[in-house]
Amino acid sequence: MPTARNKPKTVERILDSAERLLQTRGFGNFSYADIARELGVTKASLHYHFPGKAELGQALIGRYGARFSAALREIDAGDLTARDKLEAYAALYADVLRGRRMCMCGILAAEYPTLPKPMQDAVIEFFDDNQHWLADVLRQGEHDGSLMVEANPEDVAQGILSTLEGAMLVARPYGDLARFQAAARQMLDGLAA
Amino acid sequence: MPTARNKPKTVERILDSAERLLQTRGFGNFSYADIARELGVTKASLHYHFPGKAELGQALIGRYGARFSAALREIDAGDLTARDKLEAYAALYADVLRGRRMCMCGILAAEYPTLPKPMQDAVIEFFDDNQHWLADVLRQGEHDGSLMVEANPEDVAQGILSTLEGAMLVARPYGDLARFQAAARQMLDGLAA
DNA sequence: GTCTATAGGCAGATAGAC
DNA sequence: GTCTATCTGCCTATAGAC
Repeated sequence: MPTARNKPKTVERILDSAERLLQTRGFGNFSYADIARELGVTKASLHYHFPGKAELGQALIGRYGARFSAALREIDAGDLTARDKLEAYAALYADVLRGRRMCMCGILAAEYPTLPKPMQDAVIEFFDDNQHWLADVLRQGEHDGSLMVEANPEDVAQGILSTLEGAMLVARPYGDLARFQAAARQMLDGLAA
Repeated sequence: MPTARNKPKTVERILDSAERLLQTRGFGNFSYADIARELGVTKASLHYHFPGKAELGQALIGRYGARFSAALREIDAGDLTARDKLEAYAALYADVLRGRRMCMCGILAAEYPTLPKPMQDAVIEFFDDNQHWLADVLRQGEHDGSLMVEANPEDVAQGILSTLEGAMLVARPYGDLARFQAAARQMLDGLAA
């Protein structure tokens, strides 16, 4: 068996390539051939690591979700005000957009009815996790006085998520990060205490 | 030549079917075969009316944009306060979502890099038109006292558009109209005078 | 683990009869 | 305008050699 140190990174390279293609074009608009070309391997080799596109898709969301969760934990560890946590959260989205990418689950939401069931479930789970984390931050904001939350925190959290996803969606065709920043700023200012 | 009265409606039936497929699955996730099956005709027949999928796509955005423009003119004709115009605007989106559809240009924005250039341009034009209409409404709102616009109207308009697109995008996987309504309400309340 | 070769199906698209 | 028949190419996927 491969040791942890010597573990072949092929799987990660496949995921990196597929991730970029997915976030750029959408799940239905890239193929094994695209990945194979990019990595200089054959399609058959990809099927060895991921039997089918459905399995590849699940692995992509799984890794993306885990990475996003880790980023949220890192924000939590920073001992920031709730206001600053929201700023940091929005900055995560801005970073994705800077790479001319869409949020993975945002782009998957667009083609949701065409996805295999496990991928659909994973998209919902991603949104739920983000919403709950945001709701916690909003509740913190009411206590630390950095935010003014006018309605049910879960509802407001869902609104924040929606606004950021929409801001990415609309800004990307323009290739204009400022467009995203303006929409995010407007939303964050609306929550200022 | 066919008279206006006797005009064959085949083209419209094709567009209706393709429109539903596009707004449900995305441009890359439906085919001529899907439309042909739905209408009970052959693929070849579709190619007679629309030589290629690119032309079909342009026709779809064109008709959608024209219909949307007409809806905006109808709102303008109603002699409403700016606040009520925004409510009516959001209701247009809610109606689309009720049919389990995404905004056509929202779903096309998700797969933007894969679209033929004319379709890309048409998506941008749709967003621009909507943004300018919204900015006009915001300026009206400052005069009629029904809205409080804290920043550049064009920026705020773009934020409104982004928020509504994002609210549709996120709400649709849940099949939950209330999710959209909550996000829209929150945004509209933030603009209340 | 990666390759060659290939299967089987569906994509967009065209020619030509009716 | 709609059909049958067909083309070419790409898709996901598999078998089996190395």
